[in-house]
Amino acid sequence: MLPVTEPAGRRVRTAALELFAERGFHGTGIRDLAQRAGVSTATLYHYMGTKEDLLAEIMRDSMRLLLRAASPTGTGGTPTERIARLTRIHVLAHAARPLHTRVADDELRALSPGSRAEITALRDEYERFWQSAIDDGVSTGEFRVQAPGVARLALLEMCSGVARWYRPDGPLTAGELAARYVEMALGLLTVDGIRLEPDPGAVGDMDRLVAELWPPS
Amino acid sequence: MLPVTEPAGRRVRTAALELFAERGFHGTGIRDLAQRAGVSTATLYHYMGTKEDLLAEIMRDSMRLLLRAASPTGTGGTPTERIARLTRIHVLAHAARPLHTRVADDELRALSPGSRAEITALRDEYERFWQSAIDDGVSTGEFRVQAPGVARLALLEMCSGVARWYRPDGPLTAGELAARYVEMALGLLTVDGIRLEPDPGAVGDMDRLVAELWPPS
Amino acid sequence: MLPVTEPAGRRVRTAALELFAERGFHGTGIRDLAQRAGVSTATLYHYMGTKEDLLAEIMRDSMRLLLRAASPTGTGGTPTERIARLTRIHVLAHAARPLHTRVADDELRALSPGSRAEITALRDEYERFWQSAIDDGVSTGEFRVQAPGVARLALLEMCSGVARWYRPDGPLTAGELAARYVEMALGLLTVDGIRLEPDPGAVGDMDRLVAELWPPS
Amino acid sequence: MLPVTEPAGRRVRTAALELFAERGFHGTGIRDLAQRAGVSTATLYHYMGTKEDLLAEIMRDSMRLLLRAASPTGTGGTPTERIARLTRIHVLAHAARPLHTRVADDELRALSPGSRAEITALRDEYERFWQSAIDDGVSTGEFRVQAPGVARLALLEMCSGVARWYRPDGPLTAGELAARYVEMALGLLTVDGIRLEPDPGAVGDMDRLVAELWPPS
DNA sequence: CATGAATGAGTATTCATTCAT
DNA sequence: AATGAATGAATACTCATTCAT
Repeated sequence: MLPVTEPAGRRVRTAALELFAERGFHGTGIRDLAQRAGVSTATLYHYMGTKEDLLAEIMRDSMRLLLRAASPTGTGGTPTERIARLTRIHVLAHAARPLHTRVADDELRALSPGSRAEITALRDEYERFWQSAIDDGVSTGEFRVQAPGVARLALLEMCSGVARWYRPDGPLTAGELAARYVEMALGLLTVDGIRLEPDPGAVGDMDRLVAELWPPS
Repeated sequence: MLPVTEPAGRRVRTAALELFAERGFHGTGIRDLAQRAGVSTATLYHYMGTKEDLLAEIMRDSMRLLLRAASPTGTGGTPTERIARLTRIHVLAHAARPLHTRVADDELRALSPGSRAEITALRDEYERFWQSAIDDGVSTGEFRVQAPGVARLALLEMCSGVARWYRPDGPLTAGELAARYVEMALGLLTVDGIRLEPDPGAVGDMDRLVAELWPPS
Repeated sequence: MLPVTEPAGRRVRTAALELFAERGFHGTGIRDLAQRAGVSTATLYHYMGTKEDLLAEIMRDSMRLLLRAASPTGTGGTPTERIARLTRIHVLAHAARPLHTRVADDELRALSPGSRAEITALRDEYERFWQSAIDDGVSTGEFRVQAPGVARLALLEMCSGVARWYRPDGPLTAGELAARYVEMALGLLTVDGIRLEPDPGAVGDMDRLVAELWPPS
Repeated sequence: MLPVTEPAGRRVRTAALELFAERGFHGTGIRDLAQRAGVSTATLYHYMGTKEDLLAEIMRDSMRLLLRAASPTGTGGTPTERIARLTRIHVLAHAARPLHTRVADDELRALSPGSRAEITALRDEYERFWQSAIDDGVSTGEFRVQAPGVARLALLEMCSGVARWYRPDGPLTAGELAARYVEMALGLLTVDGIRLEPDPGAVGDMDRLVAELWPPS
């Protein structure tokens, strides 16, 4: 149960955040919320609309904050600098607010169509900062990726994963972690001449195995 | 409703796979399963144990298949070759079997402790192939990453994301997609001399913004 | 929401009257009442006892008023005159105060036994004016009905119906409407020589149909 | 609790019929229904859709039956004969099936718009038989009422009231009761020359009283 | 092989009401 | 005079599951 020193309305929000992140929206009952917040289920409804409103609120807050952080960051400087800053922000956000970001990343499908559209729009806006930085970098030649759209998706997935496992009491500070991700992101985007000379035999074997295990439908 | 030409037992599995992937385990009711499979809820129980057994089965199958594909692949050759093959396999699997892999990636928390331990063990075994390839590459100098454990997590998240968005009728075949991911993975692992000389001022600003938006609790 | 110029206590009464008439007692929640009255649910309880008290109050007022109107009216003059006056009053009351009378007519069953007894006593007292006028008319020969008790019930139901459909902006004024009801009431009570010679065959057919549709259980 | 010899599905219907008639739709909880039917609330839903479906079903059945009875009855013969037959049927139906008819008469407002429209259409169709018989009688001179529409409403209200109080073990059989209503209905429709010469003074007094008690808003 | 019948426990949400301020 | 906070009990309805047939 959350500390009773906090006002009840805030405790309800915190309970929702923690439980939605931990068990998912559908895996969290309102009784769970009430118990964690230290109020009765009836009192819950004094502080919230529906359970889904609570979810939408969390996701909206999460996306707006990320967007607010990305806006000044995603625009100035070279593509390399922009990607570096976006990555840094994204990782720091996911390390500092893993609950918010996990809920935002995982529970889109639990929203009703109306809220889903709203949140998706925010996310799309956010992703545009990434895409344009990548595209610009490809134009200037700073980045060498063959499929810029795929690169964006790969980068975002990779960075968002942080929220799933990062612990501040681990070996890396959030800042160090972000630095590592910046390096990896830039490495990923600058695929160098030193390319894999794929052993055709091995690849052939592997593809045969894949085809056998997951026949093309 | 699924085609009635399939035997009912298989239709139940397919229904579970589709619905768990689409709505999540907790978001799927057994009535949904029964309807999609075209049988009554009572009949469902002729073909399955509990709803959770169905989930555990899917996850087990998914992980075992991946493991079976990774075993011969993860061992021979240079670290670079091994990572290339693992990436290729992982991406092909996620492109070819997005439902299985999404369920396996997302629904671990829905399992009861017993099954969770079993699946986690399989996943850990699988990830060891990646980790040892990365570590070996760092030893040989083929890879230059500062935090090999983080690199593993980043790589896996990035590649698994494929199951969330890849469509076989899009611009890339699964093979081309895998090739792009291999390039990006190797790029990510070989962070080259061309390093970002971070504008300290800008980073300072950004960190101040981040600290403001997500105060360290 | 009701006009805020009215004092709150009155607005609560009006809200209750309107909503109980429109949706019934059980179909009306106290949140509905509060919203319509423009106050919070807590404030509601400054102006009322329980929700049921509010209902009992309305019904008591309604019946007392009707009784007060009927008292001087139900006694003097010939039975014909008395029925004419009672009918006139009853119809005017139901046309002028449809909400009160509808609630009084429909929501007896929603009252707790205590209040129900009280209101029923008032209603019985009121109906006695009607019954005695009818009985007297039968004695004097002014009325020719075979079942005076049934006639009372029929008359009252027929006149009370006015509250369900009369609109003052329709083709008839309340006075004209009352005049029509007086005529019909007196016609109903004076069943003349011109009697139906029922075609026995037709009646037989009909009774057979009725027996088939609604078997005597 | 209803006899367990009946099949459960039927017991649910009977319970709904009785309780909706007795306490109204909103006054009846599904626990009440379950208890009366002798099943659990969950089992209830094996035999019904929603609570409202149950209500709509009852009303539909009730109106359809009445309509089926009225169809052959409302058409042949003189207006007097038609009204006599309609009245007879209506009264017999309300005496034989008081629960059905009370629910149908009282709970229209509890229906959702969709079902309400459907039931209202049936009721309007039924009332047209009455209206056309009345109108035809006015044309032929058999009936002398000043406001035929009002007469229809008055007749229907008066006859429907039967369902509220008639008991088969009382002094009148249903057939006798119907006969009395036929007489009253025809009397009501044939308002004779011998009309009330209203004592103007008395009427004036009364109207003054009415105006005082129920001021015209 | 398949299902209709049945349920205890649970779902999210609302109920009328109280009370301290 | 008015309300925000709080709640136990109820609301209609669904859950996953069992079992006799």
